[in-house]
Amino acid sequence: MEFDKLVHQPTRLQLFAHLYANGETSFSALTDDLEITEGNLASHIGKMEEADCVAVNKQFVDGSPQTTYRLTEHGEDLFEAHVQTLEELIDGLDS
Amino acid sequence: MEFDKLVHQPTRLQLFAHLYANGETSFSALTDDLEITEGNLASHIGKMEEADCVAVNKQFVDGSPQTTYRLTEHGEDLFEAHVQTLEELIDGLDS
DNA sequence: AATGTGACTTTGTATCACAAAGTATTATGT
DNA sequence: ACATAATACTTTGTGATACAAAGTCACATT
Repeated sequence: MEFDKLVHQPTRLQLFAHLYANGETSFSALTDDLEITEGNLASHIGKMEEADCVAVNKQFVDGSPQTTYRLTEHGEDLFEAHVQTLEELIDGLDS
Repeated sequence: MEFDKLVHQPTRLQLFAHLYANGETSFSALTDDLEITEGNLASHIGKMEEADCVAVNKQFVDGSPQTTYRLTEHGEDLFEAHVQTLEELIDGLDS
């Protein structure tokens, strides 16, 4: 039973889950939905990028910058593995 | 979606799960099963005690000290709530 | 009394999350 | 062209945290 610290950390776990469930999502949508500060989001997303878990897309929409993020395949794989680890832990409670 | 840091931390999450599933467990069984050092176990269990999540029982068995731990009701409640939070996160992935 | 075992406690360190404030990029308005 | 505004970061500082390693303590047996 191993926990990947990158994925398990609460804020990032929610980021992974959000991106996994909702697909490509904008910076501001993430700060709004997860109720975290911009600095914090940038920091956590940065670590996910470094680990090749997240791909970034920057563009201008209606005259304003808009950055969107999505999970890479590797990010999806890591998250799925982590969810499985959690499910195993939960399933093991019945025994 | 809130994560209780006390419960979510990987080593303690496994401690909670182990005590929840197996009931009263000895110090040495915990270091063996979770593969953590004695110092580390003492430290994490200490935090769980402080939070009234764990009850301790010290005795001598066959001339050797043996400490056992079990979850308090409060500990069980906290863990169950946390598991539910995790399940909700996982269930939300389908949408 | 001396030794041994189990269960801690102490000490030190490196990492980390977070908040707050500062900065950079580009668009729009005048 | 210049100033301003909006988004998306980056920097700085701080307090908390996990962990390893080593030291200590209580009690029982010999």
